[in-house]
Amino acid sequence: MKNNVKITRMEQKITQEQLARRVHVTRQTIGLIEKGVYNPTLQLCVAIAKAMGKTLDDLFWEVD
Amino acid sequence: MKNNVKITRMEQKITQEQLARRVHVTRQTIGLIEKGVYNPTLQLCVAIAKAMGKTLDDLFWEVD
DNA sequence: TACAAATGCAATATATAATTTGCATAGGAG
DNA sequence: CTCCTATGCAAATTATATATTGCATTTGTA
Repeated sequence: MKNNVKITRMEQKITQEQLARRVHVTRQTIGLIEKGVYNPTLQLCVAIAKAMGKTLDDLFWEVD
Repeated sequence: MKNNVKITRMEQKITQEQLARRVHVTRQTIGLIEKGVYNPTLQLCVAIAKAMGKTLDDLFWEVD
C-alpha cells in the first residue's frame, strides 16, 4: 500500500491537516494513508490526486 | 464513480466471474463496481487494472 | 422456441475504512 | 528554555466496502 502522497505533499509544502481539509477527511486518515496502513477508497484517492494536481498513477501506481 | 472497467472487460472478452476470480472478489463486487454503485478500495482497483493489463488512470481517472 | 450462460438485483452479515478524542513527541522560532 | 505547530499513536465508535445466498432477467446460440 505504499504511495507517493507524503513526498508529493512535502514538495508542495502543505501540512497533513491542510490536505485533509481539502479532501474532507481527518488528519489521521491522511497520516495513515501516507504510512501505508490504510487502503483508501477510490473516491478518496481521486480527491487527493486532484488536490495536489496529480493523477492516480502519479500517486498510487506501482510505487515500490 | 463511473469507470472503464466494463468496456475494458468486454474488449477482452472475459466474464465478470472470470475477472472476479482473478482479483479474488465475488462476481457481485465486480458487477457493482462496473455499475458505479461501489466505491472500491485502492488495492482492488490496482488488482483489477493489473488483471486486465491497464493502469489506474486507464480505468478510473476522469471518466465522465 | 428453448436452453444455458451471464448478468442484475436485493436482503442480511462481516470486514475494514474513516471518525473522534486525547495525549505524546519532535522540531523550529522567539 | 518556552511556546507553538506538525506529526505520531492508540482505543473506541461509526460508516461503508465486500461477502453470501438466492432468485429474476437478459442475451446469445442451437
